Amino acid sequence: MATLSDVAKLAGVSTATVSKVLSNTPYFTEETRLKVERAIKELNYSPNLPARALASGRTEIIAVVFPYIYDPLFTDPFVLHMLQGIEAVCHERGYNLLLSTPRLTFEGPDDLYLRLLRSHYLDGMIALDNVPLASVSEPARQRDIPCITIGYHATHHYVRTDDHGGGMQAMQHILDLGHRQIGIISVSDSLNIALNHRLTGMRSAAEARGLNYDAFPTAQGDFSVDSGMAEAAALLAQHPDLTALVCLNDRMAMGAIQYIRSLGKRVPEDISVIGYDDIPTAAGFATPLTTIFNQAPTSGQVAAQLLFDLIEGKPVQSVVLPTQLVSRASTAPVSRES
Amino acid sequence: MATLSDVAKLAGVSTATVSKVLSNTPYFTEETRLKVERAIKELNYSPNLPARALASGRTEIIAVVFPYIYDPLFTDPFVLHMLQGIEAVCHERGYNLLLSTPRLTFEGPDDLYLRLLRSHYLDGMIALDNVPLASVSEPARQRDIPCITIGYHATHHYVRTDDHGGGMQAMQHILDLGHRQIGIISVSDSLNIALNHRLTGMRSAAEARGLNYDAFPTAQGDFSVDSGMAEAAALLAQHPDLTALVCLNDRMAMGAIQYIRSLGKRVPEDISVIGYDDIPTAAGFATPLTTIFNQAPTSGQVAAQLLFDLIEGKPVQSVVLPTQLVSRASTAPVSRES
DNA sequence: CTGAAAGCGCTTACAG
DNA sequence: CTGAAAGCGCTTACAG
Repeated sequence: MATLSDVAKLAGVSTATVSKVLSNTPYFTEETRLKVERAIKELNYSPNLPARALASGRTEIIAVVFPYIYDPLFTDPFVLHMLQGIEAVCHERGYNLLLSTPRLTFEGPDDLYLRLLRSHYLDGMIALDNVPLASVSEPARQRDIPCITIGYHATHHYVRTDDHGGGMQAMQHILDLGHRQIGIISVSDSLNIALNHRLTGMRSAAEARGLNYDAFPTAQGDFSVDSGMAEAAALLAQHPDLTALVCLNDRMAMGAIQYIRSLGKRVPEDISVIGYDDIPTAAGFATPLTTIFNQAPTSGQVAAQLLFDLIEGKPVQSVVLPTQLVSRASTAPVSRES
Repeated sequence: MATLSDVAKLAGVSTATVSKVLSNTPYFTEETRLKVERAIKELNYSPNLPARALASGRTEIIAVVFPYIYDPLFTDPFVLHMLQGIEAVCHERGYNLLLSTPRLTFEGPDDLYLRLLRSHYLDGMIALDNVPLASVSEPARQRDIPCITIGYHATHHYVRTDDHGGGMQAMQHILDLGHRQIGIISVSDSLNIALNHRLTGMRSAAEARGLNYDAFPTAQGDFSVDSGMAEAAALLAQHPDLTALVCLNDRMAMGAIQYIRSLGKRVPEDISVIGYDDIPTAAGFATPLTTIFNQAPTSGQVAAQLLFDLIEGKPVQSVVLPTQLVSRASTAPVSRES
């Protein structure tokens, strides 16, 4: 394969000149630029990026870091929509995307990840950082790798969705419909910081109406559809009088709806169910799901834009994205007779 | 940050020796190895990978190439399961994963992708290559980048799922249940080679029973749930006597089921529906979906293993994975009265 | 078993 | 505006 010096030889100039033409430095005659460009085309030259990285310190690689934690990473629509937003911006800028999925323990992320941070491969990174166990962006900041956090850890520069506000919206919606016998399908608070904020939002909304939030029966799922079914079953067995279920994500809400149906009851006529996230299948579900839209695609996109600002030394301002209630068919006013 | 020569200095040896200890070359005394290891630990040294790549030609990066074509890449469960299988193997081997999503036109993949191939960043790649428009693994082979193709293009080394056999299984299942009024929800044959094989498999199964495949009404969807609804509607409007729908993927099957239900008809009592892929939500769907399991996670894993064999110079044998009928609740024997 | 030295293909002050 | 030269941090024959 052709190298820079092949190009220089063919064009009759020095390698320094070729390099400068490539990096678009000003100050050279139109004529030499043309000679160089012709030689590049003729040799079908393209730069050896590791060599450039060694000399310049820039790799044009950014990492997307998704801790490998709870239920299989690659099936979470939220994660995937973020990735999609990030990919779009990086592709536009000509950057390459390295996918890193560190395993987390209470001692922190695994060695492979730490080694990657010190590898000089990364111009920057975007990290999903919501696991209370350990932070994945903190070690990046220690090593001065430009980093945008999506979530709540290590919050130097971040983009977040307003989880507290979203939790409030969900609870308010249910309360507005007149429900007072409300069950909650949550997730262990050791699993995800963002979800903890949704819970406090729900609490605020209930207490703002003078209701005792702690009186609402709560079950702990694990994000999956199956756990939604199981926890709905547990909740309804103990509290047959519930008229509404608030679920911390859509997949558990879908599981809950399936369980309720299997009981011969109707959603929303007998029991209302609200989810959270607005995943793509939420709208097309047999009972289109009422849920909270959490801006997953946008947050990936915004994070990538902030990262490039950071890399270019521009000032960056962290962002909190608002959520939005999406009212569909799985919720309805509480029925008189119940 | 500490460099190799810092380590050499501290250990009192040459950089050549440190390098050899790091690469686990035999032939050095236990004593020098210990000195070197102590110095590495003390300085918290970890190698500059671009420098190593320049000197050795190896980067420990492999690319996963998913052409950016039809309906948003990141929402296709098949793609994601493959990615998951690949990630698992790469993580185990300590390799980094670069995600490349070239845009395809009839002139081939975009320039950014071609530039990546010549960048010297890649030790190898795994490419999903099923779009008739253009091949993404062919340019890699031209540049001698070790490449495993998942799919039908540029088939030097490949892993495939037996799409022809899977198509046969789907059609046989429906025929075994006694159906003869069968509608097909397909996809334009310019979109995906693997799907074309499913179609020929379906044809073979029908013709093996002496049936005229071309008499089955066919509609063209676009993989999405919505298109499944729309095409089911079109098909049933024209042919109200259909007792079964064969769909080329699960999402369209789910859409079809939703449409049938919205008509007040039942699945499978009135109309049977079979999908293809066995995506995670297929089992948990309101009417658990009968479908063809296509080994998505396994094919990613196998592709990664083959790639490492190829990189290490071992002989590699391409693989065709068998499919499997997963019989659930969306299909049933044709009812007598119809 | 260990080290001196060249070289991988770029970029970047520094002179001119 | 252009070029000579040093240097980025490794690896790898080659001697010894």
